[in-house]
Amino acid sequence: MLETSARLLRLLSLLQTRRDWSGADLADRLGVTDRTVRRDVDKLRSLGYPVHASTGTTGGYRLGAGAALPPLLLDDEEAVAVAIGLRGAAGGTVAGIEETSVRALAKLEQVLPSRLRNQVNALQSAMLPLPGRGPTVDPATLSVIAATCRDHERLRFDYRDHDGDHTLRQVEPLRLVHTGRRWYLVAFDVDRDDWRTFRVDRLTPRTPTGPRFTPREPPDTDLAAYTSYKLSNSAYRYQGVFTLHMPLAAATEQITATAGVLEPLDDTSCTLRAGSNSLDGLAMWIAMIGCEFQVHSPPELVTRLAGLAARLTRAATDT
Amino acid sequence: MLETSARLLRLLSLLQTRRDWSGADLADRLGVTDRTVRRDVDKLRSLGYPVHASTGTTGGYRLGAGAALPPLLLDDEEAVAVAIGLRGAAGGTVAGIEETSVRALAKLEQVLPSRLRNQVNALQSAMLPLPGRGPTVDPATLSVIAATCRDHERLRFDYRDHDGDHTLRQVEPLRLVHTGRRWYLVAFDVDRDDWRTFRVDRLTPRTPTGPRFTPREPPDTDLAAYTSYKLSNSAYRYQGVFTLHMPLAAATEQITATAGVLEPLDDTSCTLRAGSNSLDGLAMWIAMIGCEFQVHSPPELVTRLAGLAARLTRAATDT
DNA sequence: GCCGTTGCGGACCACACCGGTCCGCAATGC
DNA sequence: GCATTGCGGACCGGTGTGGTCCGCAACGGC
Repeated sequence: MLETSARLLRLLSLLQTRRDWSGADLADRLGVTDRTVRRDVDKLRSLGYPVHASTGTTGGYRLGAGAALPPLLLDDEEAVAVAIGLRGAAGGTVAGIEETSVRALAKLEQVLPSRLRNQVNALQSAMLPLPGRGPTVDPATLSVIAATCRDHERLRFDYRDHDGDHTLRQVEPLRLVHTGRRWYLVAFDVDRDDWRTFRVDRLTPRTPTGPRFTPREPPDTDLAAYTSYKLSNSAYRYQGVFTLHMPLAAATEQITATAGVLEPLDDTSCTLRAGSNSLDGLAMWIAMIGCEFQVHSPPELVTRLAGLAARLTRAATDT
Repeated sequence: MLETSARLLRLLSLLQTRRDWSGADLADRLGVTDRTVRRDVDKLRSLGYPVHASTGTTGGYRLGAGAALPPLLLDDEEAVAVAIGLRGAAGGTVAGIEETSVRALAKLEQVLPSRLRNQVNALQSAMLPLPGRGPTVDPATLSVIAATCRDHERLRFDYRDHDGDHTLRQVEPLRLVHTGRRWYLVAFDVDRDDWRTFRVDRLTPRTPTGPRFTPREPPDTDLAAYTSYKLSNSAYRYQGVFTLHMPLAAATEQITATAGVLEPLDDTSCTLRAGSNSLDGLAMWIAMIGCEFQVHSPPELVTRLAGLAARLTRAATDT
């Protein structure tokens, strides 16, 4: 029954936009009787979606959190927000999530209506991509590459090697890998007949992408090591120890518990321990706190901050 | 037909995970004959989802971008990535998108299985929330408030006013508003019998949330002005002009075209113009570029950077 | 404690949709 | 030209569909 399926989807959509719905409301929206709504709710339940119901004057239906994620029905604005959010996450704010973000992004952008895609791109340009060290990667490029990996499509791109020379490459892409702050593409270079690793920030893809290919045996390097996302067990690479010259209470206002551990020193200062995988990220973060502070550890961070301070001094005075 | 609906959803899911599928593959995966697959594809099409098909030996089915967004079927990892991305976007990287992000987040978190929610929270703590000026807001709090606004549920929370006094509030939430770098909640304070505006970073919600209420007439302030997202026409508040002491080619590598406009000066330096709505954001961003530079404009930025540099110098030397 | 509201689910029934099977046709690429 | 792939008509037994009517149970306010 085509209409039944469509109605089930609409019902799911309604249950997602608001939390509580009375049976009569739903019946009205769906253009059926409440008996049919009850039957549809039953169908959703037997599909595995937990629809809670409560009786009485304040009763109604409510979609709960179940074992599996139901299909997400987003409106246009929400879809744009998701795309923007994923592009940000692909940029690497959180360790280990980037590759999954790119995958989800590829999935979303495949079905994103073009008017929304334009909106996403427009908003993207309003972002200030964090320069970090080295060049940043265009999320749109990542998205294209991820799609070719998934679909086993050949990829053609211009590549600038470290000497600045440009070459046109034709590859069978295998996997996108994110390490440190860089993205790499592991692919089989057709012309050179061998596996190569390309820095994504140095390549610009050509459209349209090439024909499909049958995946070949990956080189038995430790690609498996890349594949294990190890979301949780990532101890921080750098552990910063600081003295903040502000009262503990004020510091607590600024620094959420997840960002770092605060310990009181005296009435006007406290100790802060904060971890990060990136020295630059840590430096930037501590610099943004608007109070006087001292760095105790790690030593690299001290020199990094000293250099940064000198640079900023010159930047601000030599005008 | 329950099974038919489930199959349609699975088919949609399959079409989203890979781009090209042969009819035989799909039939195999779905456990039906290819004739039925064809019929199902037809059903999807008449539901409005554009399923392209091509014949020949390389033929197959492919889900295209249509007028409306199909329901997104994400796997666990992808759902986590989306949630993380949305939480980041709600933090305000892009102007105008925050409120929509929070809405989408509320929608997602309502149906997110608890094991995934735990994962999201764990990953969240791995992020270094940008401290900016002033305290940051917990995305989980935003999510809770957004849900109560949507569902017309009373909200109880502890509130710290600017004197540091704590009060227990009970309100009928109306809307979350994001301006500048702050989140505000516009709500009707039940005990004080009047409309109030609360800073979200100063409140901690209590669970469970209260009973439902019937929405009352909003105060006829210019809430409409908040509501207009004005995604595009946002000219930047600050326009930074810099001289970078690095060759144009090297600068182009680091600074994507969307981030700023580069003009050559001589062989070793170039001019950069970059806009931002936040002075701190701009300061941080320019500081992250790893080369010598000078600030020309705006003057506030010069003083901001000078102050920052002085602070960093003290931080790095007084150990 | 009563009463209204809300969800629940059984029974009935006319109807048409479902899905497998079998078929020939059209388009594409090697 | 041949294999492969998608397309859709025809047939048919089975069964799910959705409206109507019904009594039951749970909850909250008066």
